[in-house]
Amino acid sequence: MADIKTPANPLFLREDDLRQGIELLFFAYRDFTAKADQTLAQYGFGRAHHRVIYFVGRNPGMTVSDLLDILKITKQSLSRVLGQLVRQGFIIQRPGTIDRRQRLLSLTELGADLERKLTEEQRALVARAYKAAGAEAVDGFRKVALGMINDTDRSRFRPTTR
Amino acid sequence: MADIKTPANPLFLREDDLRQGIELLFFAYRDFTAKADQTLAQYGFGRAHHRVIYFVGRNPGMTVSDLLDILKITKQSLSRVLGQLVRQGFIIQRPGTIDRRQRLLSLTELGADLERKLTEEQRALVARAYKAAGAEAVDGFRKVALGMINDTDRSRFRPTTR
DNA sequence: TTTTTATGTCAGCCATGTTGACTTATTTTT
DNA sequence: AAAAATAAGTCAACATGGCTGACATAAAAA
Repeated sequence: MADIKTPANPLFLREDDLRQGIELLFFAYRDFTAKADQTLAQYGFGRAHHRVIYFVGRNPGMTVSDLLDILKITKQSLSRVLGQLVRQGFIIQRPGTIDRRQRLLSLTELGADLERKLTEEQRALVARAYKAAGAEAVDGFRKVALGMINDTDRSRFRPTTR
Repeated sequence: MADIKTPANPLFLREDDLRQGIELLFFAYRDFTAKADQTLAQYGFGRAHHRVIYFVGRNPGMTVSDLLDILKITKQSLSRVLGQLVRQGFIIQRPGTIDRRQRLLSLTELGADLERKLTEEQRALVARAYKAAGAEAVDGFRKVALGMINDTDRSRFRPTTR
């Protein structure tokens, strides 16, 4: 009685619920990026710069190819923002030691400062939402979000076991 | 023993967890939009067109101002894509009956067809993620996502009570 | 030695955001 | 009735950040 199998089309998969899911993503992402965008504008940077700074900060010593795989944009598009960040001293490139064709990317002090500033804002937003929702809801959020991510990138995240 | 209050800084608010939350949003949104973008390209449309088609489909008879409030872009930006959609017969405008300055927006048959096609893809993605995560996780996802949305737009969603 | 790979560059195109100035029709306020 | 405010639209110019295509260089791999 307690363990009735969920039917093929359970209640939470009604059209309206799925639409709501779509809208939640739209509004959440819109507001999630809004604040950082303002900060970036003060530096003359855009969202693309933020992504680069973020992921390089998260994976110091990563290669340009690594970054391209994550961002899923062309190297020409990346080159534009990456070049600016390097020239303005937010990111340094050094040749790979094993493979000297590679350019290993990391943040400078300046870059790390900006990264902290930007990420701090977003962390605060996530923290507020997490706190308000509670630990259990956070687990649910993780599961659902992971399910929307393609298999390759899903494996970037540590297994759901906490 | 079972009802220990969560401390001021519970485990799921550790820096790494918050970063993970940030990344989940980034990857989920990236993959969430990828498929529809491909379909749109076949029509010579972009993501901006999709948003307009989506929200007009969702709120038939909405005004231009309503749409601007949701999208949070300028009327000049909206005008570009809205104009194309109207001229190409995806959306019709009719003057408001109470306030004749308003232009009430709705989808034509053609627009509704495209809306269904686009939304169907995203609904399938959300459905897959929801199904894999389970009803409880979906509730958690909703709570967290709602917490990231500003107060005004949060009230667009029906109360969390199911 | 040849081929492939990692990275970078130049040039140009497109979509979509912005600001600012101005118009028209209609409603609201005075 | 006149004046002000509002809903919508328009023109022009500019910035960001995607894209394609072609080509270059250095280093690694075959």
